Amino acid sequence: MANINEIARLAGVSITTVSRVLNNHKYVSAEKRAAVEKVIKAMDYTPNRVAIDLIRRETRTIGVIIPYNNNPAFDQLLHGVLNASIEQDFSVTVLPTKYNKAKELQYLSMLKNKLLDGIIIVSRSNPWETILPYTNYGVIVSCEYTDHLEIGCSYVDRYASYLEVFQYLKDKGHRNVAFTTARTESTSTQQTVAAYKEIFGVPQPDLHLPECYRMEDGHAAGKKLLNLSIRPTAIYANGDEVAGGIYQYAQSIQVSVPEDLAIMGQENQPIGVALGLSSVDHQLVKVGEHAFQLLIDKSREKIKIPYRINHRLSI
Amino acid sequence: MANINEIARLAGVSITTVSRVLNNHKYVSAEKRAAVEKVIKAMDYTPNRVAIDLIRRETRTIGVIIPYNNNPAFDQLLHGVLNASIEQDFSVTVLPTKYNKAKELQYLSMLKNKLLDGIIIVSRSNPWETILPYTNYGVIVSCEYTDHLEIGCSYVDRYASYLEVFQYLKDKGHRNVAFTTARTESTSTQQTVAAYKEIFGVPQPDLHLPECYRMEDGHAAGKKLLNLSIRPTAIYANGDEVAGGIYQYAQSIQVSVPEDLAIMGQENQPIGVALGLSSVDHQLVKVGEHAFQLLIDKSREKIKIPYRINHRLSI
DNA sequence: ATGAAAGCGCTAACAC
DNA sequence: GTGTTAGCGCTTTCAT
Repeated sequence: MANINEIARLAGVSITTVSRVLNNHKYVSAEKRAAVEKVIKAMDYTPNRVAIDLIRRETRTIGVIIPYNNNPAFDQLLHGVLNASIEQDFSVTVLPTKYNKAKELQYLSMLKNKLLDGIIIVSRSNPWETILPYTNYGVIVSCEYTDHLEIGCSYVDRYASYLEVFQYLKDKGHRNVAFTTARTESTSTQQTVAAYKEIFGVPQPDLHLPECYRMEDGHAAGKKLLNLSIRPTAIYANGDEVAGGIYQYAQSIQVSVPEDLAIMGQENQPIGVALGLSSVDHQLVKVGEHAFQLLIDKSREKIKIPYRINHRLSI
Repeated sequence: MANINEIARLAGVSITTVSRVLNNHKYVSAEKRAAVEKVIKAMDYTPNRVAIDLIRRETRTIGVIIPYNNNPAFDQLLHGVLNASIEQDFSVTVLPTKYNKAKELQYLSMLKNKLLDGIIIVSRSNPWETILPYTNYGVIVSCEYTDHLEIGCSYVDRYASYLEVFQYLKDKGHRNVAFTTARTESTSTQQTVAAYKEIFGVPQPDLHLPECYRMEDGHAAGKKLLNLSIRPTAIYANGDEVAGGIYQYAQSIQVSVPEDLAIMGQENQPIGVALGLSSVDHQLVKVGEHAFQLLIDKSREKIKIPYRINHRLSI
């Protein structure tokens, strides 16, 4: 395709003049401007953005590091980022890691090689110490709280939310409470366990089922939990789909909710409202929107987004 | 940050040699190679990908045009694309249009200005005639069937699927069948209507409820439909969440499913399995995966992905 | 095996 | 107002 040289030649001006009309600079005579515009139109010319990015040293593109493995929570976060990006004139590239550390680092280095202006980390697998050096090459925003001053954060205080849920369950008279989580190593799993300890003491190993992501996992979890010699009276699931699976298994063995078993989910998914499951909404779409805003503002603020508990019939 | 000139200077070689070691060319003496690698490591140097993209005239980045407005179907498609992209070494940029034609065109022109090597169109708002010229600047793949030879397609034969569902309903004895759809102008809405006509004749206006996207819309649709003077005996919803909303409303007025009302959904969502709703699975994740493959193969094939009907209790 | 030099397509001093 | 020129950071002939 034509380039700026050709346009200049055809319009009988210098490339500088072409560049000027392209960028709406003043000090271009009406005639030359018209001539250039005519040629541009005739040649169906569009400037090469890669060349421009090279000079400007920015791409107006950001990346979103996301495990992207079956989790509706991540989708909500991504949705929020995209929502916000559409207003501003930024592109967003999705960087799925499947929790592969090397892959994650590879994505981070896209800051270093100038492909990305910034990155939002939805969920990470590398320690912060490994990630921090990359802040030298671009802005990094996290959707999880961290003390590190180099990192802007848009997050929800999950520890507080877990604490509130467990306390609520305790107030309702539950003493034998089980819970499911995702990866054992994740921050939110650790926070869940910590909150549990705070309210009920160290959880019995039987009562904590990790690696739950989808409905089937919930079903399996329900099966394990409801066949324990001492059956828990309440289960806090790490997502509404998992909660739905638990509910389904409970139904299948005539354990009624909430009479025999209380269930609480997370993230306010359609399945939860359909089944009348109580759920804590961590407002992940909002978290994503704010993360985007922090990024383009190059801000290192820590923004705490409030969570909400939706009380329905399952407790 | 350091650039290739500096590395060359520090290593006491020409930039050509540096380029050679960067790209693993042979014909570089072991000593020089070692010297260069040492400096690269010492300076923590990474080549500028934007400069490389400028020369290579490709970015190894593709875009996905997607309305991104509350629809789980689009998420499945995107999920498929991302799934496939992670294997290959390609980046994917999400291009949300909210069905804004101008925005869509703006995204398409990213092919022209060399930012993208190709684009997958999940759902479009411009007519094909407007889109076709952009195939001169990069590969375009569609997730909807089109005759145009320039466009590769990874699609499901929705017309056939709708036909099969309506026929199935008819065989079950239903004569008064309603259905919901998304945007009136969308291809799949038109295909739904066409299939309906084929089986039941021109649908009464009352029985076709467009602009349904989420659970609430389903609830509202159920309300309208079940309060008609002549109540439909079956409803085909354009998604499981919509179907779930309908189910919920039916429950609320003691209309039992499937005795009084048959419900069929789409896309095999968790809410559908939770509620025991029959659903046709258009296998959108697969569609997305194949779309990606077509794109990087620069193929213009038309790949038809089979759909599946999941029979559950709601019919 | 190695390097000089000519670009890729554009922007931005600087001079006139 | 307009053009010349020197880059941005890299790859790639083409000599040697």
